[in-house]
Amino acid sequence: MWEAFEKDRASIVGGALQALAKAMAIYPNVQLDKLPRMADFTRWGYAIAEVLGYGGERFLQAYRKNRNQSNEEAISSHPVAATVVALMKENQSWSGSVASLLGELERVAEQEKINTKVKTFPKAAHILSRRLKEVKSNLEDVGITFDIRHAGDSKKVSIQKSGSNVIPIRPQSGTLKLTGTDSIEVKDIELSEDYDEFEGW
DNA sequence: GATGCTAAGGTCCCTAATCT
DNA sequence: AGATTAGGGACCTTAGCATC
Repeated sequence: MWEAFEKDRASIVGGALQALAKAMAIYPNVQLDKLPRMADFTRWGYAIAEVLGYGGERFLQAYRKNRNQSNEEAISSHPVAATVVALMKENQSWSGSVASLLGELERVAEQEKINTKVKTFPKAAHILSRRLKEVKSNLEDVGITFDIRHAGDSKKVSIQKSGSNVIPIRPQSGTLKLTGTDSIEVKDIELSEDYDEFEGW
C-alpha cells in the first residue's frame, strides 16, 4: 500500500495544493447568509467544495446534516441535556432556581426512564449549572436556550424553547447501517444515511 | 497486582443579593 | 452592618481504566 502511495504522492500533494490555491483565490468572495459555529471552517469548506466541483451548497447541506447528527448524539448521551429536552417537550418555557430545576429534572428523568444513577447526572445544584454550561451550545442547536442570573436570594434559570425543532429522546440501542458493509451493533444511535462524499466533515 | 492518568463528585470558601 | 441563603470556583478525593 505504501509503495502505491509513494508512487502517487507527488500527484496527491500537487492536486491538494492546486485545490488549495484555487480555494484561496475564491475565498474572499465567499459570502454566506447564515454562518454556523466554526464559521471560518464553513467558508473554507464551501470554497474547496466549489473548486473541486462538488458545489458549495452541497457541502453546506452535508455539513448541516452532519452537525445535526453529532448534536443529537451529544444530547442523547448526556443525561442532563436529554432530560432538559424532555422537560421542554412539555413546556414552552421554564424558570426557577437551579435547585428547583434539579428537582424538576429528576422528576422528568424518572418519567422518561432516563437513568439518574449514572455519575454524570448531578447530585447538587452547582454541579447542574456546570453540566448545563457544558451542553449550552448543543441545546441552542435544537432550539433550547437558557440563562442563569441572580434574582433575589437565589440564581434563577430561565429556559426558553424557540420553534418546534426540539429533537426526540433517542432509544438506548440501535443499529448503524453502513453502505457497502455489514450492519454493526452500536449503542445509543440509529443511523441510516445515503453515501455522501462529505459524510464525516 | 501496582502504578499512573483522567474525569467526575464532594467539600470548603467566596461572592452576591436580600433580610433584619 | 451582620446574618442568611444559594450558587460558583478551586482544590482534593475517588473511581475507572490502561499499561506494565
